[in-house]
Amino acid sequence: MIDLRLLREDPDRVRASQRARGEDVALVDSLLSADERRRSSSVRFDELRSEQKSLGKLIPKATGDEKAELLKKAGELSAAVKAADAEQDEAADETQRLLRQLGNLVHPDVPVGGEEDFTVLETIGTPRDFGSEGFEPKDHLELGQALGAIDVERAAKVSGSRFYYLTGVGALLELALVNAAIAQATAAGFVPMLTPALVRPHAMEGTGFLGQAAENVYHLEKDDYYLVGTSEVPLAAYHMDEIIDASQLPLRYAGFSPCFRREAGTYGKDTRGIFRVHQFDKVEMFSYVDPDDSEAEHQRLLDWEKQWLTGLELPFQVIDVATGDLGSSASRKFDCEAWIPTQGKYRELTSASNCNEFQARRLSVRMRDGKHVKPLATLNGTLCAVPRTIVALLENHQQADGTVRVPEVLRPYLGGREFLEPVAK
RNA sequence: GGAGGCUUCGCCUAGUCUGGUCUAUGGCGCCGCACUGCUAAUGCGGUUUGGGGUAACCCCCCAUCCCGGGUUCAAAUCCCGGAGCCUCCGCCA
Repeated sequence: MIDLRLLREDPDRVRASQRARGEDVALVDSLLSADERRRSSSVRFDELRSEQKSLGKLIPKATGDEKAELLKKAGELSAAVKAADAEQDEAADETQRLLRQLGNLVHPDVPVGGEEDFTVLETIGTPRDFGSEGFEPKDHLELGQALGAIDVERAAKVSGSRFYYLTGVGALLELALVNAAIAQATAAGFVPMLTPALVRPHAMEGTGFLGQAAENVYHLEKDDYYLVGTSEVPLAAYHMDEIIDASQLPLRYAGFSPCFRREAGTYGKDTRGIFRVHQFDKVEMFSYVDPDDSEAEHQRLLDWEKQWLTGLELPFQVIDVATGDLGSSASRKFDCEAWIPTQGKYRELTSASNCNEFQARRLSVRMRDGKHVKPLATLNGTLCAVPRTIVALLENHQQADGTVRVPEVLRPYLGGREFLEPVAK
């Protein structure tokens, strides 16, 4: 959530941000009045409570008529305190409820608009010209099936659409990607983490996934657990309710976990193969930093993503995601989109978000800076979302003979093999 | 799944039976000051977090003894519900 003080001092800035996101602007005014109500009721409660306390000190010492008199007074006061307390609680709850509905303030440089209104910041590598190489590229599913790497038919039988088995060399490829990604992250100083995939409501809510994104989250009703859509959730909640000394920052974690997404509202979209699936594994980078350092850290996360994709020898572009596509927690988001030859376009492979203090406030993760305690900033960035990376690798590195070239960075993790070979049926 | 124990201001801990003197005890750690002509020892003071008052500091008020309700004039303390940790039993790896 955003800073209430900032909202009081500069409500127009918050309104502008809401407008850019395409969210309800009237919420800001409801919030301001709820906050005012909270402050005045809190003052009244404090006064009454103070009076009640001093009265409470006299009662045990008093006797007889004097005591009876005091008890009568205390009884009346008690009722007033209870009423004031209830009013204070109600106003505070209402303020919190409204405040949590508000998305993060958007960074001023973010392009305003919907999904299509992103800005391309940079293009790295060049898409291959299959025409001049004299063959038509096959899509990842056809390649994956020929390699004995992907089985979606049997997955559909067992689990339904948008599921897959990685088989044989496909399974090895995932393990190689994960190991290479963890190795890169560890070399960069990230602490590797295997995280829970089921979390309690508070962790999910605090990370900001129960807002507009709620329809894409799996919920286990019987036990009130949520399945995480990314290890960002358990990594953000890892330090919840903690105060971290400034000298400990930045804290960087590389989480590896399964990710679950309902993919509601995507019927008919990316239905072929494993580009958009209900369950996949992902290596995610997560940073806790001083808010003053968040923009620099955002750039660093992006640089690590670029390093990763460059190592995989994939052509890609970096985009500055538009306001309407940010998600409620991010103030700014950079996506790396890899070229997918059979689609003839760039598609999202990684995503780096700067949430600044938004998640930290909701989860109560703070830093101690000298005498002051303040919320810190959290950032997250994909290093390797496995299935999409496999899609990009297979399609971009395919050869005319049906083999797929393994980029050098992965070879140590694949027993040194340079090519993936089709298997006999 | 069943039974029991525990949770106190960074860590440990007293207090809970018997409600008010708890403005929560003591130790450790940490910070400051003093002293000893060095880092040590000792002494004194300070050391939760949040909200509010204040331009801000000092300071003052309110809340905060795992969380949420309840009883009461009054709750760390009594009652109910929940969470977490631990022990034992059962069950399944």
